[in-house]
Amino acid sequence: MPQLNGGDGDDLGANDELIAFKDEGEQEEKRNVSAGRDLDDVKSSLVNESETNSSSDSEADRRSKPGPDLESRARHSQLFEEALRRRQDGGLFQPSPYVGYPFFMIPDLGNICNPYLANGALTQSARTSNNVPVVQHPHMTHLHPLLSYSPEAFSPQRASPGFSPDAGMSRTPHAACYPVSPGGMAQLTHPLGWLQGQPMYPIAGGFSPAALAMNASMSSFSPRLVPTSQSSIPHPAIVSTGSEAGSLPDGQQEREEEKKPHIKKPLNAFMLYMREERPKVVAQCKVKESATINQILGQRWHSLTKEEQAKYYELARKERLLHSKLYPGWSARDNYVSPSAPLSLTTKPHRTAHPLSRNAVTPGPSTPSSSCDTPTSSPLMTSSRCSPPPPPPPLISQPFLVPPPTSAHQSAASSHGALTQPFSLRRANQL
DNA sequence: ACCCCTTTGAAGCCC
DNA sequence: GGGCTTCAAAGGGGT
Repeated sequence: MPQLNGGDGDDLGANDELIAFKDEGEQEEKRNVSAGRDLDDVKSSLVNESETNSSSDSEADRRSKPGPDLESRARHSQLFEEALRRRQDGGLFQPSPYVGYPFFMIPDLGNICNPYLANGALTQSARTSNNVPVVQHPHMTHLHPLLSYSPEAFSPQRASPGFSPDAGMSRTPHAACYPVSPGGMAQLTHPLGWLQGQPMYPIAGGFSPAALAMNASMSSFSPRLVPTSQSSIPHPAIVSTGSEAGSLPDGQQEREEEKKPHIKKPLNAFMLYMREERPKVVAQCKVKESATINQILGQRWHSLTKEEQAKYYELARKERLLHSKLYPGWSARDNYVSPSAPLSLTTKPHRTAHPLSRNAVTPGPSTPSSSCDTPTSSPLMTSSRCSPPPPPPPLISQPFLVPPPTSAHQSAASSHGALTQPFSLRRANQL
């Protein structure tokens, strides 16, 4: 299995970027030294109560310098989860596939596709804010690319029903998830049965270094890379909205655009964290509304230690690195639909929401107190930050929490103003 | 069926 | 370079 620090960096094959990341890590270290105390203070302020003193706990131990409150919270959280497991007797409680390190998020082998592609054809709930053809398996987790560096990650036993190991595909079919880039040349045989014999993702400029590196890193992978002159994307999972809906416009340009898959942005650290923690919050707080869950997660995010956050920042960093290698020409602008980018490459239709639409949010948190004020809530909930943050949390100076990888980060960070303020409050302030 | 909500972070654009 | 905007995930709720 890939390790956070160690061999996986070679797979990415970007020494320069890795070095840069290293430097950032060093900078982070420096910042952490100077700001560690502030962070602890902030975290302590985020904690409302903690009384329990129990035996040692692995989660608490894994925190670098957890204050008493954090320790108690960790214990509370774990105890609560334990209680949940016992109480629900495995019925309602479903062990989260996300529990543990994000690298290990393997909910389903059927998630054999590129995480950055979205496809409504595959996704039953591929509801994006647009009608862009998106390629994403419903249960796709975003970190599969990183996962796929491990040949042991997949086995025939774990294969989804539709998976046929005898179908002339690699035992590590996930490898085929990578090389995707619009306008590519090479294609892969999709590992899934329903894709047998069908070309898969084209690779820009032939075989991308990342793809080659990945292929080389997987002993059992026999990539059936068949160079082709086709520039289209015949993968059934990459469907054009217009053609699929039978409303293919006449414009050649539009037709060309429709052939381009919608490459999603790589997930940032918080998004990765959310994916991992969301099931836990749902289980603990009995909340279903994502808005409420996200509020809780946002608060929890700030209560994480810098080491814990750094873990996700590193993951996000690698995600971006991998993404950049898979799609060298891709730009976040491609997915933009903004007044400043009316001719964006994306086929994403205009959203009625315009920048100010978010400003229209009523100031002040929606106080989703129902999240954990439900009868099922437990006192332990508070330790798990199940209570959304009605009062704006103490302002945390983001730079010391996490290494700002780029100057853009700092810019963006500053643009957020009070970084830890709830969005509604930030918007209110902006207004 | 579609959009909103809500979070943080990354990246792009504008001045 | 600073400020602002958009998008990434998620899914219940509202229209």
